[in-house]
Amino acid sequence: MRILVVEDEANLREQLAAHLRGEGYVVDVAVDGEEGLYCGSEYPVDAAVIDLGLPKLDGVDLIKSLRTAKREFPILVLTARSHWQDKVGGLDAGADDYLTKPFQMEELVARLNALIRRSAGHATPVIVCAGLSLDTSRKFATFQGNAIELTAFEYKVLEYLMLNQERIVSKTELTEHLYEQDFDRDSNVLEVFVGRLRKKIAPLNLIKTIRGQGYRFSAANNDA
Amino acid sequence: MRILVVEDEANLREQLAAHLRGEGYVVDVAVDGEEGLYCGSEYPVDAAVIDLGLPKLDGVDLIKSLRTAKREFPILVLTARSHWQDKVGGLDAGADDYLTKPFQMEELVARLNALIRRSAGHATPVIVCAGLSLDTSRKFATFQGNAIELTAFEYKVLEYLMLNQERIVSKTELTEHLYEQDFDRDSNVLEVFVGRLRKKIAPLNLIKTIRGQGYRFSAANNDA
DNA sequence: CCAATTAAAGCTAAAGTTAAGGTTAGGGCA
DNA sequence: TGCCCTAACCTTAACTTTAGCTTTAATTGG
Repeated sequence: MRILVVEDEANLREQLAAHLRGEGYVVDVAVDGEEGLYCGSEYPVDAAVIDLGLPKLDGVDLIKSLRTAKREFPILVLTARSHWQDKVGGLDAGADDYLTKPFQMEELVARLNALIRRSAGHATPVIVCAGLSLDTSRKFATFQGNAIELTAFEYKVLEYLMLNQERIVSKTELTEHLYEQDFDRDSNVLEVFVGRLRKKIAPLNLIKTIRGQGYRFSAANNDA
Repeated sequence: MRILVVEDEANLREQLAAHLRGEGYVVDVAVDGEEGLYCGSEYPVDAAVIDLGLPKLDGVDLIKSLRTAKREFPILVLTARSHWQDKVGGLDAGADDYLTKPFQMEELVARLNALIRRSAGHATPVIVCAGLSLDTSRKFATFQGNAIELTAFEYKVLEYLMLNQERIVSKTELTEHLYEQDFDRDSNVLEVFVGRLRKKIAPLNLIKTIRGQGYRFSAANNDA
């Protein structure tokens, strides 16, 4: 998952980025509103963390601009406790949740997770499909009660596919959301991971290949 | 479908071409306005993506020239965000839609698709004819609710025929729009694909042969 | 005028070719 | 040491070509 962090204060910005990367996210950072608008427009981010007090382009305006530009990813707003009234402005502008500074990184991560999950149309943190269940808050999977050992990356691929189940997800889309942008276009890592995943969740045939288009996670056996 | 890309900046140009080819389009590229005018005049393109800031012949002038020369294909204009006012000039000159840089490739593709579809006279992305429906945004077909398995090329042929239904489409026209120009003139691939399509959408007799002229997609059984 | 003839156009099954995707083993890095 | 990535190789599906067959329509001799 790809997160955009827009924060002018260097210290907090780096802390956020480092922590999110530690959680397995791909992170884009922007130091002001204009850069934030650029990144949010250009990159296929899954969610954004935006501080409201920003140079060049204010947080509220940034959010408005993103929404006007039809960017629908969830936005988590950061506000200083002393300006807690700002949160209303942020939510009005199109943000989805807010956090007042200071906050615990764990809480931020939990909320971000929930936002991403819900924006993909899943109300609960556990996604179940044909006996396979994925606990997105604890990052592990079980099949009929038995834990399935997944490496960090295997998990990320499975999570992305399950969050977007029934939809065809191209390899490009997967790489854009799971890798930094300097990804080698003709690498076959994804195929390798999909292969391992399939082996681990066999005999289930949940990850279908749509040749020339991508993969589709689905319990159904018919084609589409 | 054949797209003309007129963009002077090499990086973006190649990115556009690569992405569009990945989407299954045939792509002609031009590096400046003059080349753009040449390609737009000579080749049977279905749509064009034109950057407004172009060397030799400005984007707005290029569009005007194309329209004067009675080239009616839809044109999608690219403008820098800082010069967003230009979009008005582009639209006045005869463009059909615009996108400010930076933009997401997905959005460009979606808009191009919509432009091509609408210029063929279809308001919605789903084209229905006698129980056969083609979802042009998801690139798949159903007959009475049942998905029909189509390969990439079968889909392209069917799409072209359905977008131009009731009109006789010659084999030459099909090849010009679906293949790069170095296509072997006395190949019968198209006949093979039409044959496969007919088999897959049987018992419907929607693709009529007009001997010596081409094919006509139509629900009607009478001749014309 | 009608049937037989024939050439052009189109169709199709099957074989050949190409490219996308899958598999496996091994190397490098934390 | 475990995880990720690369690279080489393998498999399979998609696309193309071939070659022979069928249909159509025009021509011609009865």
